[in-house]
Amino acid sequence: MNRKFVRGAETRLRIIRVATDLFHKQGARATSPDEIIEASRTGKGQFYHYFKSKEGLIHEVLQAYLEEIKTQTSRVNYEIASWRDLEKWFAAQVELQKDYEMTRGCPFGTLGNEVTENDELIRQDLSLIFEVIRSKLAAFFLREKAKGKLAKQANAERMADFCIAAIQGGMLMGKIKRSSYTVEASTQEALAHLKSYLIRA
Amino acid sequence: MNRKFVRGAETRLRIIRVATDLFHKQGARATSPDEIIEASRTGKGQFYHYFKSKEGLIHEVLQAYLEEIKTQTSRVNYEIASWRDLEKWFAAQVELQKDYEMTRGCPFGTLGNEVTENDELIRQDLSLIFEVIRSKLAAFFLREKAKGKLAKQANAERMADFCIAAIQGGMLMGKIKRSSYTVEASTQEALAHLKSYLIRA
DNA sequence: GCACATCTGGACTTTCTGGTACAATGCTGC
DNA sequence: GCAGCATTGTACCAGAAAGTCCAGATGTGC
Repeated sequence: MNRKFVRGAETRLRIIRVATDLFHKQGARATSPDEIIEASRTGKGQFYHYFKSKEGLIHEVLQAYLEEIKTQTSRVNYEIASWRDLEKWFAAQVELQKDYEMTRGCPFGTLGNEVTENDELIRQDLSLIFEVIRSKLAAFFLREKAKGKLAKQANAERMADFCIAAIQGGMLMGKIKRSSYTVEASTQEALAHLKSYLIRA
Repeated sequence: MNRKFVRGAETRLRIIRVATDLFHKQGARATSPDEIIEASRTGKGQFYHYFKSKEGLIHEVLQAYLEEIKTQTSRVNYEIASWRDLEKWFAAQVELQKDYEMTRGCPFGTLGNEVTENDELIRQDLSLIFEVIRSKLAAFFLREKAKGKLAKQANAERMADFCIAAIQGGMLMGKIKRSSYTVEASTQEALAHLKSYLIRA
């Protein structure tokens, strides 16, 4: 029953993986189906057999990212249980960027910035991804607060939003400047701010 | 001598203005010369008479932005002389975004995220713009520090980078979520952090 | 008032883009 | 071993994107 679809599923996955990489590298708008087809060594037939359109493929790429986050198979660990984890969360994203010699930004940010008023579906996919990440960060801050470790004026939701904005802005600047200096400085300042809510024991 | 070129200069400016708006709205990649030509009510002849290519136009649009920043004719005031100015600097950018119902991000960020390894010229233009903004912010923090108002560990350069990353990340999230909540929360947290360097009198 | 440069409009060309149509080739269960 | 779906390859197509070319209008200096 399942074996029946194995070969097709592999092709499908190969297309998704190639598309994921190209979208990250140059954005979705600058990537044509033909480019994905060639790089994945498939044909037009497969492409439109497995995906109803280019937009459909983008949607599925984002679904795959979401799945990775939820199942904790992403290279970045989004399960924050300690301040050390939070530091690693920031650092892991910068490391990823460094692996590409600072020529790429955040995959979500890259796609997010291309969104226009005609890409409502994609915008919502991205919105959901960020919502999931945000809630994981907020949960950590909430737990810390419940443990009495954070000052009264610390607002977990806002702290989570602040984390995301800092890393997104930092990575964008890193890509534009082709340098990790800004993003490293920004994330360190951001961390310092977050830790300032810690109650000194 | 100058009058001779008046009419042409007006056409040229009209093209730049229309392009600036379209690039802000949907990015440069999604904007075709034809669209700009139609919206500016000109013709192909003019377009390629005044700009050597689409890339050339993007370059000139960025030059115009840079000029605005340098001559202080931009809607956002980049001359920071007080903490109040800094607050306004953050707020003005959010206001701009709200004017477009949160459907657009920062014009520089939008273009910056589209940049690939083949857009080296544009990347450098953006890099320069951010460098100018950064130096204006850093100058303010440096002056504050010279006045003895900032703690010893305050680093003006890093604080400037942090400002830019926070607003860029916030605006990107604002565009993706179509909500000003995140960007407002982020900028307020960022401001709180910056002010934490102030020495309590 | 004419030589000469600037300025303008649009037809045309080439290549890319996103997609369809369709035929051929596998599997798989029975 | 064959019916019937899954899978694959390729040819084709309409429209968009980016740019070239050129004919002509317009203005100006002298």
